[in-house]
Amino acid sequence: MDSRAIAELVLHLGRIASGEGLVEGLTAVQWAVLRYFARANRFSRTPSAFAAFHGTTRGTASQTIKNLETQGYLTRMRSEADRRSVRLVLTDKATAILVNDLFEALVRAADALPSGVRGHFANALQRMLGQVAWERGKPPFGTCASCKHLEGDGCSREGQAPYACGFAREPLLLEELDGVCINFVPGKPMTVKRSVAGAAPR
Amino acid sequence: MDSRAIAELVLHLGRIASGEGLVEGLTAVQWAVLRYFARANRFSRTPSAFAAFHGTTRGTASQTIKNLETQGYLTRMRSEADRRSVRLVLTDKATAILVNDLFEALVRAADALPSGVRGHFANALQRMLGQVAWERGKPPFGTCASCKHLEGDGCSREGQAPYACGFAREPLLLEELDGVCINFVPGKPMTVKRSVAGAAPR
DNA sequence: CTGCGTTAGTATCGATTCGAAACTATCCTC
DNA sequence: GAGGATAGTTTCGAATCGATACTAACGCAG
Repeated sequence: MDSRAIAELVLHLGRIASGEGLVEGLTAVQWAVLRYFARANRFSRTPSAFAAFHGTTRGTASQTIKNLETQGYLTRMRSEADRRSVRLVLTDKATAILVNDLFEALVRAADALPSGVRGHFANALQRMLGQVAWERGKPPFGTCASCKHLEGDGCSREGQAPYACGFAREPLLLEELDGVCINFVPGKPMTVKRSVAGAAPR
Repeated sequence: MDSRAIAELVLHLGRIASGEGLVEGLTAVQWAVLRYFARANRFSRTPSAFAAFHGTTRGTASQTIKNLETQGYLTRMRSEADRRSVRLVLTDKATAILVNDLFEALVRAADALPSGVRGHFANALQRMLGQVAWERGKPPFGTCASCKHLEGDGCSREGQAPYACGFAREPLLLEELDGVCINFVPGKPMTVKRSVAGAAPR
């Protein structure tokens, strides 16, 4: 199978699937914002992190977020540790429309894949994402499960959390492990080969 | 693996990979137009077909195409069979920048996949695309290789082409089998022998 | 404590894209 | 030939885009 055809397929599928926006009067980008802040862990719920995730500029991200804020989908809280920074949290209104769910077509399509294929498929996607992001000098945005910064063995000893993040130097709650993180660095199970030159971050 | 995580991965990869636009002063959408007309077969090189492919409206497609035309990347020819219709052809200027190539990062990423995985990966993508497109009532856009309309066994008898399209009721040249088509209907699994290596127009 | 470079976020600019709707021209069917 | 469907264009307002300039807060060196 032609690699170029695969690349075209990825772009095409992503484009067709993200063109759902219409429901609830939100655009595709606005849906992406809501999904991001629903999935991002506490280190990553900032405008800058979303800009990096979405592959856009901080300025554009700021506009879209402000728009959603005035529509009552997001609330902002200044960070206490760093008073330049801002934390964004979904409102009940946002979580309500997220559960009745959007982009369901793509989820159903993924669900319809044979169960034996799904794992390999996700691995291939994550791998391609890692390589593309690396070539552009952008963070690949993964979860703790395969992150190099994850520390701990899952056994909770006294006075110590079962897991911790070696980058943020903070303990991690169990339910935080599934959140998407801007500090993700591909670690253990995946060995991404990066053999190509020409990585020019814009 | 969570189906939702797969869906997010697909969107994320597509977005990050298509954000390359800048080179040559073209936007991501404009690159998509050029790639489309380079890959589309002769039944599909129209504004309407591109609009369907890209998941947008005919109006928007018309604007983008007109823009590229004035920049000298496309030339238009009225169809002789249907005088409402318009055929778009890449200029030498367009093919020149397509060979020095863009979105190469994604192609390289696909190329870096283990060869045993590539086929299954492409199959899963095509499958998801088929399902998503079907749910939205949009054409899935595939190639003859797995299209239900493909007729013929590949053996060229005298006075008859080896393959033909049952939908367009026209014979097909061998090098046309790899073109993307708006009339694609998913049929048999991909089992067409292909010996036309290296004939890619790009 | 004072500079000073860096980072987070916002504001503004023009260009592009978007969906929707109205419109012309052509085709097709009855 | 009439009526309806299709191909394509045009126009409108809204949203996004990248780029740039800007404010405010951080953090480090001295």
